[in-house]
Formats: sequence, C-alpha cells, structure tokens
Amino acid sequence: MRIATWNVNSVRARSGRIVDWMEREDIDVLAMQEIKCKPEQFPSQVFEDAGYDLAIHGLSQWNGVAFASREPMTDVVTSFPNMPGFLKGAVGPDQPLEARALGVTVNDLRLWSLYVPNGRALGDPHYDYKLAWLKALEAHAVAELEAHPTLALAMMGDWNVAPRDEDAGDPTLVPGLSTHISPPERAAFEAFQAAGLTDVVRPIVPEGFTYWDYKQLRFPRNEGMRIDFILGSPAFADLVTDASIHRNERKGDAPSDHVPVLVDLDLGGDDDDRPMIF
DNA sequence: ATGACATCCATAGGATGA
Repeated sequence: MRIATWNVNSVRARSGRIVDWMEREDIDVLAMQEIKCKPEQFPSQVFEDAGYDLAIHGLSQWNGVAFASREPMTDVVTSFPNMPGFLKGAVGPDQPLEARALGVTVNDLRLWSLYVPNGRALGDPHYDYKLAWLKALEAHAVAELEAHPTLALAMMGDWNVAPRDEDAGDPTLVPGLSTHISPPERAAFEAFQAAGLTDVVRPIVPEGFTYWDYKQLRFPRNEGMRIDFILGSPAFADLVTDASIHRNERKGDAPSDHVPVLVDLDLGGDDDDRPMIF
C-alpha cells in the first residue's frame, strides 16, 4: 500500500496534475493540504473517475485539507480535541476553528492530513497560534497512543517547521528572526518524537527538500526547505518498507510549491506489490 | 526594492503564504 502527503496549493488549479501523479505512482491514499476551496468546489469527478473516494474539509478559500483513497474511509473527523482557532483581531473563544486537520481510518490505519499554521512572524499572534496548535495536536497523539498502544497512527502533512539546519536551505531564513526555524517551533515538532511519533521518511531519504518558494529561482537553485513530514507510531513505522520524496513534481507547468512525500507499507495481505513466490 | 510568484476573492488590489 502506498500512502502520500502533498500540499497541493489549490486543488482546483492542478487537479489533473495531482491525479496523473497518483495514477502513475499507484497511490492508494493521498493526504492533501491547502486545497483552497469548499467541498462543493472540489473537483471531485476527476478523482472519482480515477477510482478514489474523497473526504474533504474546506471552509473558505484558505487552508483546507482532504483525503483521496481507493479504500473506504471511516471515522472521519475535522479537528482534534482542544484544537485552537484563529481569527485576526479576535481573541479567545471568539476565534473559529480553521480547516487544517482531517482524520480518517483506512485499513485499520489512523491517518491525519495536517496543515500546521504558518506563524507569519516571531511575536505575531499567528505564531502563538502555531505553537498552541502543535501542542494540542501532540496532546492528542499522546492520548491516542496511551489509549491504543498498538494503533498504526500517522500524522502527515505540511508541518511548517524545518526541524534541522540542513532542512532550511532558503537563504531568506534568518536565525533569530524567521519562523519555521525558531527553537520553540523546533521543540514543538521534536515533542512528537517523545510522544512516540517518529519521522518514518528521514531514515530512508536522509536528504532533500519538500518545498521551494516560487520566487527568486529557488527551485533551480535548490534553495528549499524540508517541512512536509510523515510521523508514525511504532505500529505504523513497523509497516514501512520504503519512502520517497517526489522532487520532479516541482518541475513543469503550474506546479505546487510543495512536492509529494510517500511511504510504502507492507500490510501483510496479497494486495501489495511484492513478487509472489510459489 | 513598498519587489519578486502564485492563489483566492466582492475581479482590483488585498490577504495569505514560508
């Protein structure tokens, strides 16, 4: 089984490109972020014609997360417990939840498509929101694994954190000034390790970015960032047989500024692509 | 460089992005 995550930066602007890649790569489940539309605006037919069911959570032109899956999805939720909201100029409980989290169960795998808040600038209210959002998500991961220690849980998406210095290849990032690389953001990300969720891609693909800004020839110069991750519980990590970052999807006509990140899982059935031995 | 590039919406300039 092949599971991927991709910040598509508008599903309407590149639905054909997304589905072409899914068919070419034999993707079973894709977690999308930044779909930038409401469910009724989603190009559902393109995905359904290719054999995918959809779970969509979008509230406006901003944010938005979705799953496309060949297998049925159950237990669909559009937030995690105590997820904070945000609205510029508003405070406390007046801040509505944004469309940044979607949880589904597929083949007994618990999967999340996550679009972590950007943070905008150190000291900005959006930065505090980002840290609070990650803290609440981590608390949910802890609670899930305490209740179900053998659960195959994956939290995947655009984390908007470059955990290591080598993940921050964009020269506009300045230590002490920029979001994505600040110690509190990195600590919030690393806390998921302590919670039992590890990066299942990095051990297999140690190098490479997942995002390059559209501006300033960042992609040709390879001045990008590694901010899209698949974090898995021990039971999920045990299933992983391979992983890849699909850098070629940043090329060509009208690409997203992010590329897909993919894991291969061995679920033990005969529905995988291992050679049959008689 | 108040930029650059791309997406969306009250289709023109603003908000957002990382």
